[in-house]
Amino acid sequence: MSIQAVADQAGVSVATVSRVFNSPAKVTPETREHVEKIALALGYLPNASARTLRTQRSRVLGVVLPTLLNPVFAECLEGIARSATRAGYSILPLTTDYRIEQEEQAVNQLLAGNVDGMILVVSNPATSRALKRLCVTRLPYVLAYNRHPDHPCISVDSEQAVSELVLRLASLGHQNIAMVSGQFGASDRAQQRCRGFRRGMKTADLADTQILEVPFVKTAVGEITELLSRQPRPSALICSNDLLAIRSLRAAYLAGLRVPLDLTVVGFDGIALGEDLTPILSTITQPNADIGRCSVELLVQALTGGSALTPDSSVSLAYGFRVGESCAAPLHAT
Amino acid sequence: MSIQAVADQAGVSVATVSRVFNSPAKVTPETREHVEKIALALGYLPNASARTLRTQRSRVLGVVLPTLLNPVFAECLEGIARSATRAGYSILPLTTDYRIEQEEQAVNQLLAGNVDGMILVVSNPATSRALKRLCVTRLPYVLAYNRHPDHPCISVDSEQAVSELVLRLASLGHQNIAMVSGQFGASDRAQQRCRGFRRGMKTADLADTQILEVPFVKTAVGEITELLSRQPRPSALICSNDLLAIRSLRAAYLAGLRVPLDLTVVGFDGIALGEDLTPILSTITQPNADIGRCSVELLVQALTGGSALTPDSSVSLAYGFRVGESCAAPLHAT
DNA sequence: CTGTTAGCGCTTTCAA
DNA sequence: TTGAAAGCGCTAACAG
Repeated sequence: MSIQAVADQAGVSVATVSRVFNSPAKVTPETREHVEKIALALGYLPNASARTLRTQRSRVLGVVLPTLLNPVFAECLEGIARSATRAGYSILPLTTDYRIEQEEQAVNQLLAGNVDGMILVVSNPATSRALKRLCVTRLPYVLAYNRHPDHPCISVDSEQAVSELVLRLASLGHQNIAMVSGQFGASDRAQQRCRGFRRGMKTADLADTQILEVPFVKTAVGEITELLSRQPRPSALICSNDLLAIRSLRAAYLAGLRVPLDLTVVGFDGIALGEDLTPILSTITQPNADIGRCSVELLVQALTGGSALTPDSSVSLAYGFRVGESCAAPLHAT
Repeated sequence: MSIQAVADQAGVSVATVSRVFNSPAKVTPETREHVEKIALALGYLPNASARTLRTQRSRVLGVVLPTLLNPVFAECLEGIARSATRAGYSILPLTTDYRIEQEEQAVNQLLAGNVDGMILVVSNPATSRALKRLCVTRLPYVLAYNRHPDHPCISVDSEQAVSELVLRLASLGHQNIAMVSGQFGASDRAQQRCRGFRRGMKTADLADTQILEVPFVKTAVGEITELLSRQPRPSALICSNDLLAIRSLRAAYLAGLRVPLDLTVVGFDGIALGEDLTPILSTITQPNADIGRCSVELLVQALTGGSALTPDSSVSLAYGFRVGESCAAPLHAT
């Protein structure tokens, strides 16, 4: 079903059919209606590849994410998809499994796929080769969750958030707080959250010996259980994401600890599922769908307005704290 | 960066450059290496739209899913993405939020986007207008999770699985078993699982008055809690998906019931996260990533082999039962 | 083995 | 307001 067929059938030129779809105002109402009727009857849909080739814009946004298995990114992608659709764009998502080689491959694939712009969550903006590659192409892009002064980023201030959390826990009476972190190499967020942890501990005048670094993909319940068996054992666990927090809940159970009575567990991300858990997961919440939405809006704005995207375009969104039920004062403090 | 530029730079024709990328064997090794070097230096990537327009195949697979917020579909999509990449295909996923109008819109968008084939999870194959629309185009497609004799489907036998589960619970001593189901209108899976429930109850010679139908998106904890307050209250809850099961766990807690001591809760789907919960979620497991993988393989096979996809191509994958920790004999039976 | 060339479906000047 | 025609980047005959 091509534009030619519609034109023939309607007894007009292809140019007219094209106008009916792209600038209806330039066509007399009668012709327009006539063509529209024929097109509908024929089930005509303009061929996206041809249009892209001709106009040099695809109305497709590339998205690069670590994984969809972490609900944070699934929530974000939903936000992206929703607002992209609203703005008349499609999305082409690729996952990297937190692997750096895959980042580069994904960027290449999107580049070849003629995307108009990209939204990406990279391991580390400072070192990402994929990002470097992308920059030289001058294609508009936005980083989500990442934070770096040289790039346009949509994120929350993780460091500050965790730092505040430490103070909050300290003021509840917690002294021995440990951090369960995702691998630093695979995530600048993990790094920032750890920095926030250290800063908070210093401010609260507590020792911060315990940081447990565990892989993102494997379950790590064993390591966490081990951490909880150390003496003196932590009375609170700050986890660098909600998935790790959920596993920490499990580890606490295996170690025979009651949450939050014997152990406080706090996550980071605010995934929706956390609210349905028992105990409701206490966590630092990020507006995941909004991070997606905001990324799209910024990108689309740059795409249509022609304004280049610079580090100044970065947006720091508000984080929050969900009190939940996995956080309380330590027993000895009561 | 076009093929022309590479050709000029390398001192060959565009045809030769094209051959280097598409059928390297037809080019002398020296020329090939020469061209490859130039292409690399120039950062040349073949333009996908042009290639698609010319060859009439995009190497893109459309995917239509209800939502990514349910980990089942996220897991499936990961499986799809992984095997699509392996087979040299990209994917273009669209979500419908369980809404029928959106299904049709998604199919149209994918059709216009020149996808080579589609994988979809529709609300109900028997009534889906989107599916009807798709069929007339003769584009290869596979349904995932759906089950219907007139279409190629990759799924597990939900009905049988739930029926067996009922017998299993009955043999543990459960007599008052209730079902918490997603909306029938939005999911043929929910319907099948309910049928399995009824069949199992009949076989076990139990009364099956209680089926609670709740929306997929809202949390529904309130309704479930209410169900648990009825007298006589169920001693076991079979939920038509894991998300509902998690909410049922919460409802049990709110109703002051211990799981599995006072109440057995069993889900359906086998999402990975269920294994990290406390109690570990008892559930009927589906091989979600495999469902995705298998869908891609079937589609790609049809795409390359040219063999049409018929209902006979349908695959019924094996389900399993994860014992978990939310399932036990009822108190009175011990 | 390599080059020339037509044309995929569409948009967009330019003329009428 | 409408039509004719060029050309986006690529592949695949076909010719040499």
